[in-house]
Amino acid sequence: MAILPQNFYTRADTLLIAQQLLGKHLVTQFADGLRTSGRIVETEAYLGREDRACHAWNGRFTDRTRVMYESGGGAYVYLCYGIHHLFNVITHRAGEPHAILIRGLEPIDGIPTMLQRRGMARIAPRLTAGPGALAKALGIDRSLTGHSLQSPPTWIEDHGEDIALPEIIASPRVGIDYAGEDAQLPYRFRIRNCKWTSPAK
DNA sequence: ACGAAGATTGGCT
DNA sequence: GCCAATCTTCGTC
Repeated sequence: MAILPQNFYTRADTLLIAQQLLGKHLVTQFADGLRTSGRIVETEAYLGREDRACHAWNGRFTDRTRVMYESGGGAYVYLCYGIHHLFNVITHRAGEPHAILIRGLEPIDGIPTMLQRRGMARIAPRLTAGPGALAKALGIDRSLTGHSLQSPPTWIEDHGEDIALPEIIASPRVGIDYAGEDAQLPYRFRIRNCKWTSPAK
């Protein structure tokens, strides 16, 4: 096991990084010492200025998106629909506001804690399928925005698993109808035949 | 300062 | 399958 280093994230090819994140383990561990983690099974890439679906499209620079312009390797967490916290990994070099949304996990560590956070009695795919659901299960909120993914409370681990290309399904991103033609781009990646991802669109 | 819409989820029909 | 929840963010007045 190794924590993914900063230079994993600072590369320019965000689409490649989004695919390489599949099979890695997203971990949170807060002051209470409880470790919760999941194997990443679904991601979506957002390619900065040129991507209409990206919050930083056309160079939009606001209090919310400011952190996306930092060097890759940090977290970008924002509130969606006033209810859900969505966790993103920042990629590319400083000044290039790329990010990858983590959309689905296979639960690994701290499942009782995750069930408690989600108010569920038994494990089921909906525990960590979907970006809002997995953030709640891992205890993620906006206070993590800007945090470096090299130490607690959040980081990503390489457990030696690489997902082979034929096992990766690319499809259009969801919930971004406002993005015009860019809504068609196949920037959503997930592991084939994995029950912990959301179904194909 | 005001109002519309959102990278979603879960409960109800 | 449809729709409300809920509040921040951002564009416009």
